[in-house]
Amino acid sequence: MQTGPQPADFADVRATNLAVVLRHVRNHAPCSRADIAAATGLNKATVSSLVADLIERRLLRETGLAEHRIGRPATMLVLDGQPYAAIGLAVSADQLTAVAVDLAGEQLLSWRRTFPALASSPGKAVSAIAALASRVAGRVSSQNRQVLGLTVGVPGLVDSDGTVRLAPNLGWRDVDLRADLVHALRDPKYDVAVDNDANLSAMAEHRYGAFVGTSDLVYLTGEVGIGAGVIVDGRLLRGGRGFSGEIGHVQIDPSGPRCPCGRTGCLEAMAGIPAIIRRVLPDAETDGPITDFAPEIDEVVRLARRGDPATVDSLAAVGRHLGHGVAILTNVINPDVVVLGGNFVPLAPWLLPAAEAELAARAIAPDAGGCRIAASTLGSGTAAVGGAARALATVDAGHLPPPPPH
Amino acid sequence: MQTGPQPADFADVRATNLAVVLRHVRNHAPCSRADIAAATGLNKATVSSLVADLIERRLLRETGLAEHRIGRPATMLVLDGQPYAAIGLAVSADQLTAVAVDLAGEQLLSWRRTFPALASSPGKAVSAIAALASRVAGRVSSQNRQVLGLTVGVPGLVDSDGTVRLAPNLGWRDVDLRADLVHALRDPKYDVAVDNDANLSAMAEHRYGAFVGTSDLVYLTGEVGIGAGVIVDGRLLRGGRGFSGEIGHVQIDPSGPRCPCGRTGCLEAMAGIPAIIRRVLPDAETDGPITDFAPEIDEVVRLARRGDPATVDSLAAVGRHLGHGVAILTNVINPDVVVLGGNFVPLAPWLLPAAEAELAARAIAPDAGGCRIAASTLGSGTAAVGGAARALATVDAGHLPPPPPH
DNA sequence: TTAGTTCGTCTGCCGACTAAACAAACTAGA
DNA sequence: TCTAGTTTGTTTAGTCGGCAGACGAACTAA
Repeated sequence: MQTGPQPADFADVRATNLAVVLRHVRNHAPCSRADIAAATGLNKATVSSLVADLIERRLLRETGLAEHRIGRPATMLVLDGQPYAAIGLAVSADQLTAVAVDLAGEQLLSWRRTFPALASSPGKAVSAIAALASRVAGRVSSQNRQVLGLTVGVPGLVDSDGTVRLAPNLGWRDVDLRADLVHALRDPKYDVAVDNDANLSAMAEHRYGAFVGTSDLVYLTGEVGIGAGVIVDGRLLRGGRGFSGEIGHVQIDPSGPRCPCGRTGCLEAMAGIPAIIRRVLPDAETDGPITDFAPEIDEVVRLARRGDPATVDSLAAVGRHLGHGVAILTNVINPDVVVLGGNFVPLAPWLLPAAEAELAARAIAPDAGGCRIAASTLGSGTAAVGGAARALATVDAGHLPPPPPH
Repeated sequence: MQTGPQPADFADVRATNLAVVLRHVRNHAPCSRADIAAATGLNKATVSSLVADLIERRLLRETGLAEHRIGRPATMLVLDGQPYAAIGLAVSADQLTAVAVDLAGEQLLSWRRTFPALASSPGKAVSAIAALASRVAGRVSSQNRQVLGLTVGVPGLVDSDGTVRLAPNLGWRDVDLRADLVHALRDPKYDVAVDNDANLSAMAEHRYGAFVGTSDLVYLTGEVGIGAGVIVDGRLLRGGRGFSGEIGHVQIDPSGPRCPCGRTGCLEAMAGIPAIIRRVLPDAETDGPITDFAPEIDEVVRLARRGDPATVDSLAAVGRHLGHGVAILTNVINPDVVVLGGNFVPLAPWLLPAAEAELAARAIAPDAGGCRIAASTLGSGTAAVGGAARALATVDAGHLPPPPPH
């Protein structure tokens, strides 16, 4: 059955235009009503009405300052970050990260707690996640902010219902995380969602990263595995069942090493963080349930900085494999930029040249289809920030919080 | 810059709802105004107004027949195919195919003419294409039909301006086909577009194929090369510059044969039609500018039907390579179905089992992410039909032809 | 014939955008 | 200081299009 756009009515027009104004203020703050009218093509009167509505909903506020050019001074508008916040929470093999972000993009808090996923059952994990989410929600509420939504990022396959079908690095299979969380949080008023961590990181990059607004963007996670979050035409690519972006287990080399997934030569097995560490630091322990690679990555960076030839060569080789993976994405999806995240970021200076060369050689489109490779600039917690961004994006898309009952 | 939805006004509401009604009639013809109101949620009065508008524009008509259940009989509505038609034209290495399709999906004509692309300059090609398009448009006009649009499908990289950046099998590079055609056709009133043939075939499959309306669908061409047309969430995936779907030159096996593109082990070199023929019929001539493989494919089918072991094995091997390619698509995009087209269709009975097994083994998502592989049922000329579908899809999306001037 | 049902239109209403006029608030220059 | 010019944002009147409900039309069933 074809699922075209649903019938529209006035409420849709209003919601669309409210969202247009809201986005314009986000992108051009501070700006005046007249600016908005000129830029969007909406009538001045309409803009006034929309702005009044948004101020009543406490999404915008007047700065009080005015711009004094010739003519009547303009009263400037900015996003009002105060009354709302969205919560993002990322699950990894060794820790939980929670952030709260306000509407203006201000990060209100960032909490971490260790969480040995493999050592605890999914049930306990749900409790831990719910407890952390609940504490964050409490803190946010105590600041008189309304929680707009909670999104949990998980490194694994998440279907469209919010069930984690498979998360090898957490030891999970068929965990209905969304429903369990809703239950544990006792049917919170805010919206709860679960998504793949790469998808959320891509949203964070799309909303807050160095390539804000690039409409075709891929984020590659560099944690235990390699996952891709794909944004196409400004929207997240999910595929039929929500299992898109699993580039980590695409075969790069049939004669490559065995991957824990059972296949051989997966991108993850060739260019994943454990593979890098094994290659550069043969003595390091990487087979067990080790999940925090920071010390080893620091050591690799140290060696590379010192110019250690074996290390530099190894990183170049890994960069070539990554470039191979990016070339597959480029040939199939043709993104404008592929952002390397996680532990790839500190290694980027040594990975990128080789990756770019490999991409150029393997991409069929001229000029690599215009695709660049870059390291993320968002720092750690990208997936959690992306979780918050997901809820905020629904506001941008027109799902505004209701106006106060007056 | 973020390019969210544009400001909406009444015209958009009207256009959206007109399109909703039009699509409903397409999918549920014949149906009554009351059916439409019940199914779409639109008010009965609104539906009456919309239907009147569509009848005036001659997009719908009343059948005259009525359905006699209890109560007042319903006057049934159907699409009015008569007044409009869209033209699709596909360029391949050896011929031009042109079709005209009316709004109801009726194929009005299908013309072929030989066209030795490699033996003629792009300029001559433009003339030949324009001449054919012009003749088709003339025929359509002589039936008192208005031409809604012309779309030309080209086996190669086409950017968003309609410039063919690279089409190796035609010997083209940087041919501004759209502009040249508009010029050669002397600024026709209808809309002219150029697109990749795989993209157009995917649109045809999405609109007329066995998986109508499947919102995540990939079409794989089986001509000289292998290209993918990708539909995600009901929309064509184009990527940043329009160069998506080039799965043919993704490397499947580093130790594979050399590909004319200069790389080695490309999917195209392993599982393309010339590779199949070379493998099964070592004596056949496939290196020259041979472009019509029908006789050889017939021979391969004959051998396979007879159960010739070498042939069956070869086809299974090719099927595995195709399954490998489909697995890449599945892991990255997660489509619901991958449709094999072109010369793959007659070979499908021998290709599919191996391809499906390989897909199941390589896909990371459980149950291969729900992805099936199937042979196209649309027959030859799929790309041309898709070209017509593109113009018709713009009508479905709300770009209706203007009402008669009264 | 009557009751009941369904279809499609008609009427009145309301919400949302537009255009144009206008008041407010400022700068620039005489 | 005063006036002309400019820009902002609100007000007013108008149009458009969807909605709810009433209503006549056309039919079946008993």
